[in-house]
Amino acid sequence: MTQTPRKFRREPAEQRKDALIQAALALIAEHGVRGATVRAIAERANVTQGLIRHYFTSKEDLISAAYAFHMGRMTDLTTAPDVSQGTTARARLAAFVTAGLRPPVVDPASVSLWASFLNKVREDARMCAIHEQTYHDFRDRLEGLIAMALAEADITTTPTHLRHLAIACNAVIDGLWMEGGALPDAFEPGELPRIGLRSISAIIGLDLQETGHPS
Amino acid sequence: MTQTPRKFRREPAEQRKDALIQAALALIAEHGVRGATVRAIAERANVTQGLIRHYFTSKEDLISAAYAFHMGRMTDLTTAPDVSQGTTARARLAAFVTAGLRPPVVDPASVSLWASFLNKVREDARMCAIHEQTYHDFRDRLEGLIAMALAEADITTTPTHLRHLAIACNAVIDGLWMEGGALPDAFEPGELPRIGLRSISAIIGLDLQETGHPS
DNA sequence: AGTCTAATTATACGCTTGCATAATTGCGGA
DNA sequence: TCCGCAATTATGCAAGCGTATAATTAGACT
Repeated sequence: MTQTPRKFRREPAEQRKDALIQAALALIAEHGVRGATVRAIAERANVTQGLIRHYFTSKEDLISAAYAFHMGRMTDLTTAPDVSQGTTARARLAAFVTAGLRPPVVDPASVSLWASFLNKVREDARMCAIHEQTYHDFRDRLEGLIAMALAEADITTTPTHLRHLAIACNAVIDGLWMEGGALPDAFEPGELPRIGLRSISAIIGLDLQETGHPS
Repeated sequence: MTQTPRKFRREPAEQRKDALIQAALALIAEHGVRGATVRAIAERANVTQGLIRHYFTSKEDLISAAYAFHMGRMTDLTTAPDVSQGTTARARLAAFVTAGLRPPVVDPASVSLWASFLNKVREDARMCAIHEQTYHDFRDRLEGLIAMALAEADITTTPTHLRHLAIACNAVIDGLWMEGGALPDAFEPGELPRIGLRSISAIIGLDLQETGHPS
């Protein structure tokens, strides 16, 4: 047995950065920000801790990057069906709601990540900016979909009322997302999207449900 | 100048414990769990750090006590109007919703506290028990109020449908509570309860709004 | 093959953390 | 008044933290 003359391979920068980000996200999701120490992240990514400072100017920098990555992924996951499944606005709104209320968006790790980051958001300016942008993107997109769906059905509203509808629908999605992630065993598969679609249908006064499977 | 022969007063145990809990909650709300160090808590409560271990067997013990205290306070704040304002079930449901969507329940510190604790809940068995109990208490109470309000209006439902209504209404309250706490400047006073009442009215098919002020 | 350089590891430092233990001191009862 | 004891402070310690810097080494180029 020799001692440990650790072998290693050189990897492209983006790949290493990504591996470090993934490791950080996994640890934060599992044990909160407290569990994501430099040493733990490095071990999880199969590197030594010095490498983190080689790719990121500080640990906070890595955390910010991880936050941006996670938020971007969440947005992509819920908005992707929107464009692909684009027939009527009503169908796209339904797809948007459904995508946000089922795995992989609804997931204990996602909720845990969100909660872990919430505190940091209030202290770090960069993270605050990421937060606000992601949040308003999401809600604006939702408001746009609602507006188009209502227009499609010849229902007229005022801008204020439309804003309130978007806030309410956003709250339904957020609340169900949270409950589903925090108590994963409390709901059957497909139950959350069904409840969400029915509730949002009631709120905006436009049925989103007859898109296939019975309620 | 003498050095610092620190003077102190002896206080009843419950008072000291409470002061430590309040200090811990304030620090967690401001800077997350990471900011609530033994030394910071002690300083905030105007004692020295050793006293914490005199009243609590460990720091985790103090954090658990703080969590229990906070959750109990939140539940009290939302359920108090329920019993006091008890005329019709419909009015009590409206009061319940309104109380949960305005200060002091809607508050940045509350949301921050909730998020900070969420991670710990998954690791600590005691905190997990507190969490589940509080959550189900809240939702069961909501479900009961909805059931009574619907019965009062001679609307019949199935148990499954009733459960879904409770989940959806709970989601609306949770989601609005979160948004209001995370972006306190994004809503005018009274806007959140109004949106909540209107949305929940639509979901359960029973108007809760004509309780006074115009919409 | 040899060399050069950036990727990676290795080591160490200063600081903070939670916890333990010893030293004080306020305060009620005799 | 003083004595006893619990409440409170004071001090110290080992472990873990983020960061800085020096020492290696993989891998492309000639």
